This record gives sequence, C-alpha cells and structure tokens, in this order.
Amino acid sequence: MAFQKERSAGYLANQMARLFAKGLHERIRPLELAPAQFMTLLALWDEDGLAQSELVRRLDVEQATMANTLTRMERDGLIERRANPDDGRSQAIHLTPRAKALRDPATNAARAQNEAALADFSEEERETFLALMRRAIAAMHKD
Amino acid sequence: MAFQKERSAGYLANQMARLFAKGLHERIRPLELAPAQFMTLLALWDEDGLAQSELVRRLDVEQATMANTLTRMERDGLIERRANPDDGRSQAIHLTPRAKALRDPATNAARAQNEAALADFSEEERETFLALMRRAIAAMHKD
DNA sequence: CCAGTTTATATAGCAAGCTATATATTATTG
DNA sequence: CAATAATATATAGCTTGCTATATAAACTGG
Repeated sequence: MAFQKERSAGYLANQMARLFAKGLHERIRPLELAPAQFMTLLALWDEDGLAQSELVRRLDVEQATMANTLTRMERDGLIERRANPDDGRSQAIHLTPRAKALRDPATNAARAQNEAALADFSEEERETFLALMRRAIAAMHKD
Repeated sequence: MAFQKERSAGYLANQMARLFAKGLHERIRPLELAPAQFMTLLALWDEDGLAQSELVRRLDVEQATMANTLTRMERDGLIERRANPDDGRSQAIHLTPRAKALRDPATNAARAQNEAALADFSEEERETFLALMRRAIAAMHKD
C-alpha cells in the first residue's frame, strides 16, 4: 500500500509549521524579530530574568539551540546576560527596553497569523484542533 | 490579555512538527536518511525522473531549498541528475538502486512515527485531525 | 577535604528552511 | 533576427533546529 503524504500527520504537520513560521516571520519583519526570538521573548515577557536552563525547559528546545538563539538576541540588543551571584555557572537573561517595547506589536502579529490560519474554523473546531495537537505532542514526548 | 503559547496554534504546530521530525529522524537513522531527503524520495518513488521545478511544486518548498537538498542526496548516492535533451536548463532527477531499495523500510518508519503520535486517537479523531491541518494549510496558502 | 559526578553553558559541525541574487537557456515579440 | 522576458537551476548568506563534545562551577560521598 502506497504511502500518501497528504494522509500523513507528520508530513502535514511539517508543511503547516513552515507556513505558520513563514507567515509570522513576514508579520514581525518590521520589528526586526525572527520567529525563534519571538518564542523566547514570550517566555521572558512572562517572567524576566530566567536562566538559560529554565528557558530550555519551558520552550522544549535543546540547550545548544537556545544558547545560539540567545547569542543572536544579545547581538540584536534584545537581551542581556547577567552573572548570577549565587552560582557562577548560570546567568540570568534580562530583557532590554527594546525587547519590552516589542511585546504588544509582536503578540498582535502572532495573533493575526493564528487568525489567518484558522479563519474559517468554528470556535469548537479551534478548541478541537488545539486539543488534538496537544495530545499528539504529549504522545511523542512519552515515546 | 496575555498571549498564551499553549493556546497558540502556530506555537503548537511548531512544537509538534519538531517532535515529528525528531522521531522520524531517529527511526530512519539506520537507513542513513534525513527527513527532507525522505520527503523528496516520497515524490520520486511515486514518479521517477521529475525535474527540480516539479519537485518544488509538489513538495511546496522554495527552489533554493530543494536545490540544496538534491545536492546532498546526490552526494549521498540517492539520486542522479541527468541532462534533459529537450531543454538545456532542466535536469531529470533519477533514483539510484540504493534509493529504490529504501522505499519499504523508510515508509514503514514514517508510518511507525505517525502511529506513535496518534496512538490514542480514535479513527474519527485521526480523520478530523488531518482534515483540520489541511484546512489550516489551505488558508495560509491563500493568505 | 577531595575525587568523582552533576549541572550550566558554550562550541563545532551538520541539515533544512528562507530570501536575494546570479547565470544560463529558452521563448517571445517588435 | 535581435532584444527582451521568462524559466530552470545554482549560490551566498542567514536562522533555527539537532547531536556530540568541551569547559567550568558546584555538589557529594567516602
């Protein structure tokens, strides 16, 4: 039996995620933000001064990925790494004023992208969709 | 109102797609295949000898992305680029015997990954999930 | 207290995605 | 037919993801 990509959850998930990322990237381009930077800012807008290890835990990316993203964000004036006086290994990641000011425009852009993707979904379909994605994520985490 | 990433379709789509890719990568590792190579092979197993432009159209990635993926696949002995006698610009992409032999083990690995993700989904939920993803993809394409 | 382990971060190296641009070939049009 | 436009592919340069490995600091058990 042939493998049909249009019927493969993994194939569709990849295509959908690329379209989300592309659309978000477009919408936040005027802010000079990239998607992974936005995702990291989401966690820091929620709670400033987190350690890299905590960002890794909350965003579920590999430590090396986060280290590189933070380096680019520091370069772009979005964050500062401040020494932790209690532990010479870790640093606290703090938002710059520029990053704080981006909160509203950036989250609005993300909301607009979600809305574009789900434009013709009913409220019930939206809830179902989010719930199914969360379940697939949980299942793969266990695996 | 706070932006909650756990309630953002785009955020969940990104996380889900990464987990699909990671799981698939793990499963096809013994075959020495990477995920984008697998995706490209899906199209070529279906129809050998396609031009790069047709692969771009069928897989919906940018031309530059496909050119680079094909270069890696050629390096890895999965494809050959053959000159097109009718058009000096284009080349036909042909599978090597090695790539042809990978069809069954690779599609089985992909099926196993999809199954792991959707293990606790009912048949109806699976259909719903695929349909919702297709609709989100179509909506973003239009956008 | 110190040897060994654990934890926090960084770096190297690769794949795959993107945009922008270059080059070659074919098609079109005045 | 020559100039221009369109098409097919390649390349440069960047971000984001990954694994594997290195380094430094802090803990811990004997």
